[in-house]
Amino acid sequence: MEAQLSFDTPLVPPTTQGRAVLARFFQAISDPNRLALIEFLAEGERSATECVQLLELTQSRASSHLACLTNCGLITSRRQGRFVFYRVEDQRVIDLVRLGVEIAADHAEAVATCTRI
Amino acid sequence: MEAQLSFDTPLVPPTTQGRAVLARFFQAISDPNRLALIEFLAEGERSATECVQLLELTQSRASSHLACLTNCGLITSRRQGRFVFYRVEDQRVIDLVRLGVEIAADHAEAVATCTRI
DNA sequence: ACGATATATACGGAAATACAGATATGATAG
DNA sequence: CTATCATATCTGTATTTCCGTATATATCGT
Repeated sequence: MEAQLSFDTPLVPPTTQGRAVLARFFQAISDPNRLALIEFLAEGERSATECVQLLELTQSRASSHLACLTNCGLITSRRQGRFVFYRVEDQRVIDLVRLGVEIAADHAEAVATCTRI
Repeated sequence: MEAQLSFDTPLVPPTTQGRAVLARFFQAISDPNRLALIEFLAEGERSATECVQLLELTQSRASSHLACLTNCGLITSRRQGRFVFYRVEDQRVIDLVRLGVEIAADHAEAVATCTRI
């Protein structure tokens, strides 16, 4: 059974620029710490401080990761006084990650040893 | 409306190792050339030579990209004589990319200027 | 205004990734 | 078996990404 791609609608943007944007979007999900953040923020709204405590990273690094995820539309932020609260607002983000988890699980050994990059 | 995450089933693997594998899987999709390859191979089966001609890359680079995608379970390969044919066999891969395209499109400007990585 | 707390940005170094060119493996034809 | 074509792997280099430290901005309490 062959995977189906409907005609006349390109899957991926046809322009170099468009593919660069898409690549960067996926790149935002391509980091273990940012994946941990997405999980954490999908469970519920959390402050940046809570995120720092979750990851065993410095405050600056957690802040950068949160900025990256926000820029790429994976999470949203809301400032309340001194605190900034983050959460996964878009259900599609969860669907996207879940789908990735499913596919990756079927190839876990090979992926783990994938040095050819 | 809040994104829904069902309880008791972690979205992302709870182990460091598991998240590393998942991150690497997504990393395979996080490159403009590999995205172009996925598009090309979703349209139908192609030889490695055809892939080299598509991308304006060297043969060695195209081969590495194809190896990466194969390792990560995004495409499959079949050798026929001297040629190796690649294709997207798993429909979920197309769904995954399509979902990413949708979400990224809603944040294209911000993603394009996302330097905080 | 001043100090304290929360978050964001700047900067430089270490590690990972992408690349081109050269070489090695695999398969077919003669 | 040798030459040739298709693909894969190796090597060195440039770029990118991740990180921690230090510094800047923002908000609150006094």
